[in-house]
Amino acid sequence: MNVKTRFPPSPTGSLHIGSLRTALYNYYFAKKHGGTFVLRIEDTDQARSVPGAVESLIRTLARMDISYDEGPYLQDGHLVEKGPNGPYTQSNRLNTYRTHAMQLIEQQQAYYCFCTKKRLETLRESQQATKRPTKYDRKCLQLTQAEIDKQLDLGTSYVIRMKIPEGKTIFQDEIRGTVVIDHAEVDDQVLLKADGFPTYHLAVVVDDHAMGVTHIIRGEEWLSSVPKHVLLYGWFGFDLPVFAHLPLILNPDKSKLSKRQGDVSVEDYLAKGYLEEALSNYVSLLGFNPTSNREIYTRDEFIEAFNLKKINKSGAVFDVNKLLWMNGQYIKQLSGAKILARSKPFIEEGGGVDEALGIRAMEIEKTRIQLLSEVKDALIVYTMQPMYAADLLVWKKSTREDAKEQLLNLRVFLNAKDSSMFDTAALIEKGLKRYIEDNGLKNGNVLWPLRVALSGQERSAGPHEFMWVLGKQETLKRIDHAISQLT
RNA sequence: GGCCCCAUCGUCUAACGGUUAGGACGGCAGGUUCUCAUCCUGCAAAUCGGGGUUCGAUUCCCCGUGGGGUCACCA
Repeated sequence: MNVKTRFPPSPTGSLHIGSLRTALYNYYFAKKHGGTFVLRIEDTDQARSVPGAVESLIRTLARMDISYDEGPYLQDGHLVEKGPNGPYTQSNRLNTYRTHAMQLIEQQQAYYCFCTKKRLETLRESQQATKRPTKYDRKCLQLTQAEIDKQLDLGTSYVIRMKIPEGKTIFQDEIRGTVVIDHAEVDDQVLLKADGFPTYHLAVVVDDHAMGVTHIIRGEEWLSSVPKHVLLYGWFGFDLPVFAHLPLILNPDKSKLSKRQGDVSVEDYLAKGYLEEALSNYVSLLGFNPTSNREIYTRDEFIEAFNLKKINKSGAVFDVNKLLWMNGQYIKQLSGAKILARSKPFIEEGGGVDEALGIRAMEIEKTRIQLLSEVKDALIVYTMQPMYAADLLVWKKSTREDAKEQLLNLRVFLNAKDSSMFDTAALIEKGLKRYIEDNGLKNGNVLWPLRVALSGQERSAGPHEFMWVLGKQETLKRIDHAISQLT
């Protein structure tokens, strides 16, 4: 089968975590089956349109390394489209929707509705008050052709509604199996709005068919509107695609993931210092597991293992804590140079970090860093002589005098050493160990004052690691500073 | 509220109808270590309840309960 999936985000300015997973799953599925993946912009709600939102969305997808075969993309800052089924932006397809809506009017499967919003609102309120289902009462379905023509001539504002027939829709969902929904529960959905724009329901059916989409993989919130879509497919004579409704991603309190309880957009997480690949990995695991007993997977592994039948049915709570852990795992496997380079956006312009020193520092600090945004602070102790209270130099099992003596001796020892000893942290560690052993000293008496002299902190990386990052000269300088503190 | 969907540790999840119900995050306790982090080891922690079907149910069916989604000229 020639598989084709699509991702239709509404351009609201940011990419929701749930949308990211939907995009990922559609992408995985298409890749897995050697099919095509389409990006389509669903901008049919003029009230919610945000300038620049499409560009921002495309950039975020690019950052997340989600590529598509058809749809709009950025070329030299300009929006262009690729693919044989364009335009891929719904606001540029208005005529198509209108034509299809008119076809349904002719087939008497849809009708004009001239009701005012005010009347609909009142209707809904009274239905709610009497605990009746809130559905359109089909007032305009009673209109004679003459009355319709008259209103049309008058230029009265109108919408076009589906005429939902009696009966029920039974459909197959790849994830949920057979689902039955009685048409008594389905409202006469507006297909074409008063402003000439289609609603989601009309646009999605028309476009998915026009673009040759074979599999619709989307969030569970759409499950109850499938009957409308199935009906439309039938009325237009289109072949039905395969449906797969994904479980929702939830807040800690189990409600649908939303703002108010934390960050929900991909951009928010990237701005906080999460890595694209970690976010992608974590989100992919919400509802799907390639093997279980491992949590880090490459893109290719996800593609290889992806299977709609293996997707969970129940919602998954978005656990920031586990995401943070995973991010730390990804950071640890990055080289110091990569970490430094990727954390540039989090370090102020002209931060003045010596590249080589910065890289060495990252090599050491990466076990202590979970977010790229933490790099800036982690760098400080390496780039500046730290300030600290002299007492900190004293090991808990020792004295101030001993600390000073140790540092004095250490200084002599290190000063005499060739700087090649500073080539690797391991070499330094070996040298220090031998020094301690040869002089019959205790680790704590020597290493604690030395480490504090170098880091100025109660908790930090080891002294040999600091020495490797700082180099011989700076090491001696900091030891001198420490000695002066104790005098 | 109607309708629809769902139900394994606190969370993410694994388990051809047959396992001491496994792994991961988090928690707790140790180990390594001058300290911190990493790393390693161990511990606590779950099949929502009730009926069936079956030699045997986490697994299949029904009911209940609970949670969620949806009921717009938003997607």
